[in-house]
Amino acid sequence: MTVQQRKERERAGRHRLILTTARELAEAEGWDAVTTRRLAQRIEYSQPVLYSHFRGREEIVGAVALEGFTELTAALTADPHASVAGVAAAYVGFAERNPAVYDAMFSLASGLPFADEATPAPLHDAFTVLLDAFGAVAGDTDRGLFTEVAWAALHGLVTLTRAGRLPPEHTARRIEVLVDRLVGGAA
Amino acid sequence: MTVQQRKERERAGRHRLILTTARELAEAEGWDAVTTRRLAQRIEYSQPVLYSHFRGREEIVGAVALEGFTELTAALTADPHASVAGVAAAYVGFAERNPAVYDAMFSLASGLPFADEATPAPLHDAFTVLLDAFGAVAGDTDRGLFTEVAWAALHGLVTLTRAGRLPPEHTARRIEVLVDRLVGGAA
DNA sequence: TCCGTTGTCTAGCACTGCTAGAATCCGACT
DNA sequence: AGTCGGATTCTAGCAGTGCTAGACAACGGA
Repeated sequence: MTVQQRKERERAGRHRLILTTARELAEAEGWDAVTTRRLAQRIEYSQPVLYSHFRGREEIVGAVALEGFTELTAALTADPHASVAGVAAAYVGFAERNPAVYDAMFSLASGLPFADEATPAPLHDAFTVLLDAFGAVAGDTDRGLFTEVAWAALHGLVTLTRAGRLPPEHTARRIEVLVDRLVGGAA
Repeated sequence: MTVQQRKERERAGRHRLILTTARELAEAEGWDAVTTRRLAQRIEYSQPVLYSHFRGREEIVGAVALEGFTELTAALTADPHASVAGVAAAYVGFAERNPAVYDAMFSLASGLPFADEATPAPLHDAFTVLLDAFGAVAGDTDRGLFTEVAWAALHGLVTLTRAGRLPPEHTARRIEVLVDRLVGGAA
């Protein structure tokens, strides 16, 4: 029994190693640099080992993304009585601190189902946190719909800034403007 | 002279052919399907011909994107006295009708410089149209900054919807909510 | 008619994700 | 203790990618 247990433990360790290595590599050099060969080399195994843990590259991205959702939820919940402005700033801050993970979560093909009955819990949890924060100022607008809009607005700021479409200097002011409008428009 | 002129004409025609073919292929099967080999095959030339017109694949994407900005400007200017809601709807409509071109413009690496002195005119023009529309309701907020926020919000809606992160059914209602808040918040 | 330039193509490089099948290792049983 | 069997890992390879060097052909000008 103990033998099998040890093997499973080792296997789980390697699973983690793959994910943390993929994430490090992605944050350091971008997801394009996360090739199966380089990843295999870094964990000091051959390529096929990756495929005994994940169906393929996309599933690795998806696994990193999933971790990201859990961390995002934690980041947004850090201050339990945060204002809308606080949550918005926390959201953008998370994206800035973990750009590659953010890409995995929202921009890259990760194979994760979203608005779907099969949506994994971490995704659902993250949205729930946003719902709690933004739903409070939805006024007579549908809370879910309003949260989606607020989320999309934040996401747009993040992606356009990251893609070099918006100069990063005034990010804080943009968040301010956005939050002002979102909150101020409550009936 | 006429010989050289004819050659230049033919060359320009092929240039256009490459771009329209790339665009068609991208809209039909996504940019991943636009490989240099397939593109070359479709225009009935060999691969290296592409490189006599463009530095590489990325420059082709950039050229399609540039066309997209011109068309986007046209789409947003179609109704010269459009309301903010009208412009917002036109923006999202353009993205929905031309998803691949929209990707080239905002999501993919296109090599186009944005907030930069070297920003091509079509990009600048497109932003100016948005500035005219959204700047009018900026209130005491900086017009440029406010327009950036509004644009980012629309962009977020578009990308999250296209990536399957938001169910597409209520897009119109989301635009409505967004515009309400943006306009309603004016001091 | 021949030459030279111009333009195009064939063939190839180094890389990608992914996989079949060989090789190896190691626990278990006689 | 020695051998077997099954799980595990690796080597080697496929088909595809973007891109390019160098061979080749086509064609206008002398």
